[in-house]
Amino acid sequence: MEHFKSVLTSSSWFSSLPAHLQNELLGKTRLKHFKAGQQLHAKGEDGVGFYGICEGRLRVTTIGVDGSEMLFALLGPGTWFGEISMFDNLPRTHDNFCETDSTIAVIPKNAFNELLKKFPELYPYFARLLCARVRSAFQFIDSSTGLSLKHQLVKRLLMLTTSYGQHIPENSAITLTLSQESLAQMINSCRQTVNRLLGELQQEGLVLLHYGKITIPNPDKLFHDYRFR
Amino acid sequence: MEHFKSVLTSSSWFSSLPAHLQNELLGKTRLKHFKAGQQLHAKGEDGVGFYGICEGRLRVTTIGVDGSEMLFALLGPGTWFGEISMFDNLPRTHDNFCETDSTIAVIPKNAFNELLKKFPELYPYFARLLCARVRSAFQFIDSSTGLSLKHQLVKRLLMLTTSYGQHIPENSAITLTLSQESLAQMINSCRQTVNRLLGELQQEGLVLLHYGKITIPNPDKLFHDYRFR
DNA sequence: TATAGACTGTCGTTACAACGACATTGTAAT
DNA sequence: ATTACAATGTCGTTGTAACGACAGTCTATA
Repeated sequence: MEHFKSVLTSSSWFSSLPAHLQNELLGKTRLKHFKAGQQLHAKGEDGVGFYGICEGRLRVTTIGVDGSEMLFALLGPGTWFGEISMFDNLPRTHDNFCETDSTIAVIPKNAFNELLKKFPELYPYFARLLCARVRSAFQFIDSSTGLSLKHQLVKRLLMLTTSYGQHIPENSAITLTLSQESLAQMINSCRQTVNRLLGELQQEGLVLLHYGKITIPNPDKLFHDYRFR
Repeated sequence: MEHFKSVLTSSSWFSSLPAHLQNELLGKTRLKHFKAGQQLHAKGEDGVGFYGICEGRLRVTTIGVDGSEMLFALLGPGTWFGEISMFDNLPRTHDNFCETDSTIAVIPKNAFNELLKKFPELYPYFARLLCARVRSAFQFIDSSTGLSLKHQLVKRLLMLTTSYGQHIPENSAITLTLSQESLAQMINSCRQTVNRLLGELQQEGLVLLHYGKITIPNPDKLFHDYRFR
């Protein structure tokens, strides 16, 4: 457990909490292990807890009316999630799968509610977390409507570089580990089109393509060449 | 002011508040009048208050990279909004215009913060409001990706019937006052396509088209024919 | 009641993305 | 090393939506 403390406290949200509240939250966690492919919860289920990722990677998805899986987000170590159902007692909003073997810290719902009662000063922090969810959802909406497919792709790559990927400080290059197929699912496109667009971006010198990986040599350049507000 | 009290307390969120908290909030409001076309605030501005609509109709929009206006929502009387910037102190997420002459109740930011400090029992209610925002944004995302244009249109019409339109109890028919152009902007499509799709829906007996208006004789039937979870 | 402006209905053309098909290449396991 | 599988690269075909154009219709206002 101590082993994962540095991961669980690494996100900007969690680290904004005062030390004593961080410790209260960490004190209520129970570690759970999941195998690759295992489901944490399904859309529509009641929420049983608030989660923090210690290690591994989660796929947050939903199934469209046509039956195809739509990839909503990839969550990595340090990410806390699942608070929505804690606050409104409504069902989970998405399906949630482990892409790799994963270790998850769980604060069960009862313990979570007791913490809120005992430490109401937690509220402003969770309000900010919820605000961050709304804002990122709005960003998502802005990019999924009104943007060309290529812009959507670039925006998505940039989102993934911030929430994901290993940062190499010296030249700030970032390598994302995901297939073109997954990328296509995220922007509701198809593999072939994503392949073509990535090819164009590679021609423009903005990305490098490998097997199952995409590296972005200079995220800033990518950002500026496709100017986003 | 008393005149608008029944409107401002009509939403399911506001009416969930205990009476004394409703009164505290209402007591801090100041009425402001706006002309049709006037802008309440722009995307990127600092938030100056929390709003409730007394009368009129607001267009919540954003401008895509291509310069076209994207219509995010239409807000009617009884709607409270603008809380996000109150809780995270970040800029407004959207542009906001009056479509008609409007009267808005404003709780200035300072007063809002004082209320929160004095009545921390407000937090759970605002947490639920934020959760509702996240959920409706997620719904929006689900419907803008992974659904056929026609399904998107139907879902949008259904969303508008719940948040908008005058309810005629006897047969539960609802008439929406909006142009096909506005509808097109909401699903990021074009007028001509929306016109064709609405024509199809009219053939199916699910909507009736008029000049600047769309009536939905039987929202339940529309809902079930296009089965949404 | 005449007129301007907004909205609707319906063309045809054009652009572009989805899809199926298939060859190639990388990776992991035996 | 061999094999199986997963991911990539690249066709051509097809479906569909955007767009321009234009006629028709409704409504408000003078």
